[in-house]
Amino acid sequence: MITNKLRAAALKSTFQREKILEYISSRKEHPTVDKIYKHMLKICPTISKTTVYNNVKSLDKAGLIKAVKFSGKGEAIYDGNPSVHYHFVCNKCGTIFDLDLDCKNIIKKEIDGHLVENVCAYFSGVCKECKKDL
Amino acid sequence: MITNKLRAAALKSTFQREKILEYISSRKEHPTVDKIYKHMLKICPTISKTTVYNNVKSLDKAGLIKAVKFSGKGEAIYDGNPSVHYHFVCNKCGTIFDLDLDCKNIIKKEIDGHLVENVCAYFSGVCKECKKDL
DNA sequence: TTTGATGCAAACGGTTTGCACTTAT
DNA sequence: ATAAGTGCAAACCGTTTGCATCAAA
Repeated sequence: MITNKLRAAALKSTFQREKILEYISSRKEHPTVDKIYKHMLKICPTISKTTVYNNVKSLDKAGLIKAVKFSGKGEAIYDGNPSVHYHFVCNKCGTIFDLDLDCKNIIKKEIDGHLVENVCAYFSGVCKECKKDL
Repeated sequence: MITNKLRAAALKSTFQREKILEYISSRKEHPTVDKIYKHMLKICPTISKTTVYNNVKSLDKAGLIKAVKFSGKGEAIYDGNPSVHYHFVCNKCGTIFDLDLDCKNIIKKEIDGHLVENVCAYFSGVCKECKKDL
């Protein structure tokens, strides 16, 4: 449950924070701050973008979500799945898919003598759906 | 030779463009626009940042270098090696290493039915050198 | 001669900061 | 009571754009 997750992360439970976490976690959407803000406006018309920024930062720090910046766009996207995984970005429709490739075994391993702590990776191309239109 | 590379890419050969390409290509530095600009000032005091931006864009489009945006920082870095490869970023000293992992076989393959055209990936952690200080 | 490059100033967009007010604990 | 969250306005910073000038082909 959302409230428990926040408590476990030692974060105060506010309406805004709960709904933001719920929104990011519930869908596979990988929303931007602007998307989150527009969604939140519907259920909390007084919310400010600053609050959205504040919360994605605290949620990311707490490890409940994961902020990812993709090449090309300046905007960050927020992933409800904080565990390490690869992404696939469609160059036509822009959809971001989670990939179930095995990259867990990379963490805490060594590559060329460097200690690997995290992996941030994506593949891009044309997604399954868009391939039909080619 | 730099001039030939530009000619082959159908790009006009200017002093600024040649030196920018030379700087990015010659070193393993993965410089930012600001780094390139500061270097260029030494050999071309009248250069503007706009020119650096113009050139990294045209060189990237022509495939002579590769622009990469890493998570966390807003700044892009420019890679003199335009072929697809993985990176390793040290969280302590910030150095970006090229990794010689085999990711060429991923290109033009399919994952989950999606057509993969490019890979943008990095591992982060503590590099070989910084590990000594831990 | 024509097409593209240079570089200035101003705008842009996502994000951060300072701050007074409010709320959860 | 106190530590943290909210939300406004303004700043910030990397990047882009418009435009007049200049140089490569």
